[in-house]
Amino acid sequence: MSQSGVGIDLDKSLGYLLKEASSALRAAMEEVLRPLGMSVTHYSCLELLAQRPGLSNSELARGAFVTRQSMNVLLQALERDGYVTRPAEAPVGKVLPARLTPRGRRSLAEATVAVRSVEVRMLAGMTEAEQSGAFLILRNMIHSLRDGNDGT
Amino acid sequence: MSQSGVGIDLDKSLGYLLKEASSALRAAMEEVLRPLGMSVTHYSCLELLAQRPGLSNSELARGAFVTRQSMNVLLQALERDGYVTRPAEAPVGKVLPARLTPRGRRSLAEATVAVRSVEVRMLAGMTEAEQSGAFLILRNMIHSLRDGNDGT
DNA sequence: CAACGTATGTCAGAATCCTGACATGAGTCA
DNA sequence: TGACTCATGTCAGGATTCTGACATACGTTG
Repeated sequence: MSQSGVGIDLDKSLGYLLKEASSALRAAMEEVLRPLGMSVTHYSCLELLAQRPGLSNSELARGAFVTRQSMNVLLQALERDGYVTRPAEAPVGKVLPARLTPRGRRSLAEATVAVRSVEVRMLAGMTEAEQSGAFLILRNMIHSLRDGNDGT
Repeated sequence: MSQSGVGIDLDKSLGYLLKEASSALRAAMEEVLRPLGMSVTHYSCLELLAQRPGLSNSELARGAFVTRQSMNVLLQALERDGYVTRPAEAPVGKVLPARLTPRGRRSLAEATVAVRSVEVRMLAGMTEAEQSGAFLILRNMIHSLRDGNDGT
């Protein structure tokens, strides 16, 4: 024992381990994405748009866990470089639905291969049961954390 | 199904879920730490120092998952405000071992209460077996991610 | 119809963090 | 002893993200 009950034992804290795992995953993704000139948020945005075309800036921000302001600067760059298109005028309200261009789709295809290899590596050594167990546990954590957020 | 095999199904991706959980945890910690005028990295630094007194700037950076440059600016601020002390001269080499001051220890005590409540909330609804299962699975993920990092 | 609350897109400024670089000191090896 | 490698602390610059704020548009509620 290297400590004496002063605080939270980091060696046994699930929270710390969660941060560590997330950090390792992000680092691994950055490593394989860097040769493609793409950041994690960049990739997340493209992946989200591929699966749910027409997502708005704010929705993309929530999906990528950044603020809508941050996502907006990214979207403007992606639009400028021809990876994404947004209508000049909102079809309804102020919401501008974004969509991938063919170029964006090609770019995403490359990135997906790289990211998939990371995910496969992360899952190596885990049985199917462990994977679905991890899935349930993580969903449980998220739910619990968001629950008490405003409840008390 | 909202997509057609274009990429990685985010709804089923453990990586995405990991990021989501980590994001929720960070948000919850920021929320309880904000009234104390403390950031997550700030708290992490104090907690690390409490458990392992004499840690160097670089070691603290690794433990808090930031660069040593970022940790250095934080340490300088903590030192300026009297939460941490570092010797003016390195006892050996260039490594400056940092230690909490009584004030730092008091500050940490407040923060620990807040953070512990978050951790307890996160673990709510999880059995002991699930918790230790999650522990092993996360450790497994981290190991797998770091393993293949330079192996190939 | 009008007022209210909510959500969105956007702008401006600041804070945070990172990349790159340098000099210094310890350890290793010939 | 001398050269090499590695890790550390630190400085400067740039990139990314966040906080705060504003106007606009929708839905609800009276």
